[in-house]
Amino acid sequence: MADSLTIGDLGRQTGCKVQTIRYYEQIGLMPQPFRTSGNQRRYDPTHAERLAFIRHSRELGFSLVAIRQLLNVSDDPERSCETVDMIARDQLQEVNRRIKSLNAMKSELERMIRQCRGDKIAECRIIEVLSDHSLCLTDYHYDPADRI
Amino acid sequence: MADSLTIGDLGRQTGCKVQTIRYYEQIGLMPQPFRTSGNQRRYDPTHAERLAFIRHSRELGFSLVAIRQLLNVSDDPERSCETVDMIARDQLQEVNRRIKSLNAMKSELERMIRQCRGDKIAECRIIEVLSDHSLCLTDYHYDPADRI
DNA sequence: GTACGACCTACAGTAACTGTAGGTTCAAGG
DNA sequence: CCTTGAACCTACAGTTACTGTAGGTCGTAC
Repeated sequence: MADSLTIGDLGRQTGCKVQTIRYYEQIGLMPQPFRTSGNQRRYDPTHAERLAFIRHSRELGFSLVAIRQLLNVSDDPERSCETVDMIARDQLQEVNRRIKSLNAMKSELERMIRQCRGDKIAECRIIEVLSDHSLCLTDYHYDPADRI
Repeated sequence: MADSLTIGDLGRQTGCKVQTIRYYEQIGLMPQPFRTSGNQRRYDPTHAERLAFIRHSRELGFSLVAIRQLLNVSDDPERSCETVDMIARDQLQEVNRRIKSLNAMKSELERMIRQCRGDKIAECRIIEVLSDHSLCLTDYHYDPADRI
């Protein structure tokens, strides 16, 4: 077939690992493609488009749940794009939150490293600061969801 | 016992969930504490210190693997703090990398949202941009480890 | 003595993949 | 036509750092 792609082709085209494509199919994010008589997947350009959408959204930090919504909504061209706008704004907020949190970490790490002058653990400021939050400038509100 | 803490006390003191403390014990990050005859954990101030160290390090984004190293090294006051310094510098680099990546996301999301003027999906710039990476200003190099 | 919150273990679930084992298919070269 | 080897297949375990649940026990205040 002229424009049918193997899963490997599709992966190369979209910069997505083969296992990941199969995973997306498994969770219903990618539709089941045509199969050869030998049970191998063959994709057409609409699949490539959809996967590109998914990957690009992932690059922008959208969760798979959000992407699923975006895909559902985008299937209906007549629908209002309010939902899409909201999902995007939520994502932007989340990104801003993370940037803020990372910037706090950055300052504290820099300060810690700058202060390390001793060569023995006993006088190491890094260990000292890590042991005692009160030596910190910033007051974090740690969210385990910020799994870094 | 005067200064012995229940696991709940310890959790309140350090802002750490009870399950998380048990988890840290399970993976050997926290030592096994004394147990009452009824098999309940009782902690002393050295435990509280160690847990504070772990939590503060987590707030700064260190992985549990890195924290384990930091704890090992910090047990020997005569040892050079070269290792500690290196772990901290690596962490700073990682934080900087993530900030950069998030800033790229931020600009792209803002641009996308700014351009959304239509009210129907058919003319929604957000969906359009998500569908087509070439409409992007930035060229991402997506790392799945940046699980956002 | 009883009530009730805090504790206990063990295990399953989370996100978004990634890796492995063990087997099959496809296309090119001889 | 046959072989070879890369690419494919399924199924399942593992990753990180927890979080949640079920089902039962302990400790203490009244």
